Amino acid sequence: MSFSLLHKDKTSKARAGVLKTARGDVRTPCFMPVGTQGTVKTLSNDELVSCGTELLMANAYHLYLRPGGKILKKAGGLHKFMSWKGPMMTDSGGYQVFSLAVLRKVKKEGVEFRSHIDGSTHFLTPEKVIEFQGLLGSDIMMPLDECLHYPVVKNQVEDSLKTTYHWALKSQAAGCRSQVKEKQQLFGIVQGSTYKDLRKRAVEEIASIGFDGYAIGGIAVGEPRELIHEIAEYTADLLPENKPRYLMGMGMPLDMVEAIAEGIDFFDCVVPTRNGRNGQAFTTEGELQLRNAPFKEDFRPIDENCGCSTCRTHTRAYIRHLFNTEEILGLRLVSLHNIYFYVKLIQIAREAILENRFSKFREEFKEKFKKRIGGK
RNA sequence: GGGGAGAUGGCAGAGUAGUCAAAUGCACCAGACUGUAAAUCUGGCGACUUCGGUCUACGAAGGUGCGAAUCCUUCUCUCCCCA
Repeated sequence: MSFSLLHKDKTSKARAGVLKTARGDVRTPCFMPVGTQGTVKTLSNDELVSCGTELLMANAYHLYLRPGGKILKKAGGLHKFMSWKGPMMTDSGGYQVFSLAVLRKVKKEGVEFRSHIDGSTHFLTPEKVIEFQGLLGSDIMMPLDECLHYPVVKNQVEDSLKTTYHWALKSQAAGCRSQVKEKQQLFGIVQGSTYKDLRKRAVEEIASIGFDGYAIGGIAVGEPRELIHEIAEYTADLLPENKPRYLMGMGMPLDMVEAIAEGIDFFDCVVPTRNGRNGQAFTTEGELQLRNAPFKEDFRPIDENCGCSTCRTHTRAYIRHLFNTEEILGLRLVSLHNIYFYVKLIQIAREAILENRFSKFREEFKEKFKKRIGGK
């Protein structure tokens, strides 16, 4: 299990590589679709594969609540349960510390969650989270961390970093780790909000523990766009060069291309699926709000240059009609197109890096991609 | 032919003298969404506007009254029941 860098761009910090996992190689940079509950909403595994998906993401916290460890164990792990044969990463529940803030209490030993499903309380410790991901059998595990909101005062970030560091130590030392180290990689997560000195301290602490890869967390939780990139680049620069770097949760197309130039290898984001279900499609020329009136009689595909099954088969007008009439197929068609677009975009960027034309690709993409097509 | 009910903004439907440019829902028009509590949420939706207002509006016409979608008269139309 190792990460190898194949090529570095000369005009930026972009890099192309391969991460070997127990279930196959993942080419980087890589976008992984988010399948929180063991499914990328609305899409089948075959469809994900047809989009070029190499790595999938699921969420330990959500799967712990439902269907729960007992069933997942009986099923033989998450791969078998959901019939996904390729590599998979699982997030820990650290993001839920942020997104379900009203339902949890962070303590030194872990997080107490009140289930958003039935109100029952659960105490998650870093060890339990690793143990659960061991049971899931994910190829890349994430440790429990504390993802903070933005903005947040500095001394609160300092306190939080102590917790995340403490949990990182516990995660790496968890009893079950030694048996599965060969099969299940573990990434460390760097927090620190928008404070550079704290990001630096976090990198030093987390890297000193030693992980198979490093994630930059607590990004894109409300900061201005420029600040996202400033912090992401600053943090990426400090991370070990020979390990994969994962920018957690970020995602608009332009931002991912920029982040690749900042030295990021892995992305995940709910935007292609969530926004897809809400009628927003991404193309090389920009975003389409397909529910909007201008598409009523637009009989072109979402993207003329796209090879996905949605674009090969259906028109904007038809998809708008599906949203307009609340037909389920609309959600699926746009989700599929968006996943294809995201996965391909990053793969195209990778090819550009390997062929020494990344800066040209980056400039052309920025030039062409408009915020919005049709509508305001 | 006799008796009864009713006509409100694109539709459905509240309101029954002042706080009504008129509730609410739908439709329509936009916006948001970043390690998914999301097929969700938010805003707009008579015209004009120097954004303070101004004007035109509750089937039609006329009336009462300081004031009418709301009361009275006539007319037009719709629905229901009985013959």
